[in-house]
Amino acid sequence: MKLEQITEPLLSWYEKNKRDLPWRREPTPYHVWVSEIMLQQTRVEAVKDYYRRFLAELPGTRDLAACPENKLLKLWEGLGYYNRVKNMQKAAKEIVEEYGGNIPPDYEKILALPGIGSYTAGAVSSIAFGLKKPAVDGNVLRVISRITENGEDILKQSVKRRVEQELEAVMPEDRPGAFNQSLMELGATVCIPNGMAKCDVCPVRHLCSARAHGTVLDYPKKAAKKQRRIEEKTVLLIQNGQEYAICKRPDKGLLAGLYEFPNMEGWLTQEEVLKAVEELKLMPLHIRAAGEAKHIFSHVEWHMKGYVVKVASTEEKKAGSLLFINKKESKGKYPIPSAFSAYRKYIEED
DNA sequence: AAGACGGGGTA
DNA sequence: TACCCAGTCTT
Repeated sequence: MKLEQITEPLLSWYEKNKRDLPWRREPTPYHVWVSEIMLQQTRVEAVKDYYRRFLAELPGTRDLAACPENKLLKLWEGLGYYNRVKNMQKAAKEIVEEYGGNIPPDYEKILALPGIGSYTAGAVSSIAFGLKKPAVDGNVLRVISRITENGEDILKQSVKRRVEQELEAVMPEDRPGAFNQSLMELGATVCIPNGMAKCDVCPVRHLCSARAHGTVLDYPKKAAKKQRRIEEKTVLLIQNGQEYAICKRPDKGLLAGLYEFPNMEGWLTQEEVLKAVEELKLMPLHIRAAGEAKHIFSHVEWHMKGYVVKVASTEEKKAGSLLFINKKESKGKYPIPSAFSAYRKYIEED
């Protein structure tokens, strides 16, 4: 089978079946860029509302470059992989400084920006600028591995590089963006992961080797991933009147720069919690358990036990690294990740 | 080459 | 549960 044969059927199918997505309405370079960053490891349905809200607040590259970090993280709150938005702002500043505020229509220059790898550089280049560059993501690797019945591990970068080369060689000069999107659209809606592929409506079923051999569900091949480690944590809801304490996470590592409830490693007893609160220069008045919660990240699990600790009123809005906030501030101002959602309700209620 | 980095939908 | 998602950066 010559891979080149897929281009015409894919393009025809795409024109008839493409979804109406917010970022396809007016595919300016900025719009395409923002959408592609949000879509990294994130489903279309999850992105839609974030995308609309983000563009309403930050309609252009210069707005993004000038946005305060707390507001930026708040716009990303719950979407995950927060380095994406920090890198995007770094890139926005570079674009303002180096390119007068406009993303350059140049694949190599786009690729050199922070947070942009070969996939995103190819997507922006082809969709926004009509450049003949492939955009190979998980969808494309799945589709191609099935069509060619290739049993190599698609997580290996050598496999991805080769697919990029092969696709670049067969891409249509005139519609590279539509071609890239047709492969991704096919992977997202027809040649879907875990579950039955809808081969009966696939525009390239007659060219698919796995389809011919009844082995579609055997592809793509992927190496098994290793087990998550488990971390036990104690989460404190330190209550001072109508306010609760939060603190800022370090600016590197997991959930960098976001806010959280004070917490410590391990499961502490009530006595240990009271002692810890006193070490924060606070006077505990009352303590009660606040339930358990589990949060699963891709590489680690948090097993949390919570306590509500009422403390004697402090004059200070800040006590050490702690910041006391009320319900309204927590909603509008400080980005708090979903990992704490089980405990966030203690300040959002009442 | 392998690990870090979120969160939610789905079977 | 486990997998996967319009991946990228660091080690």
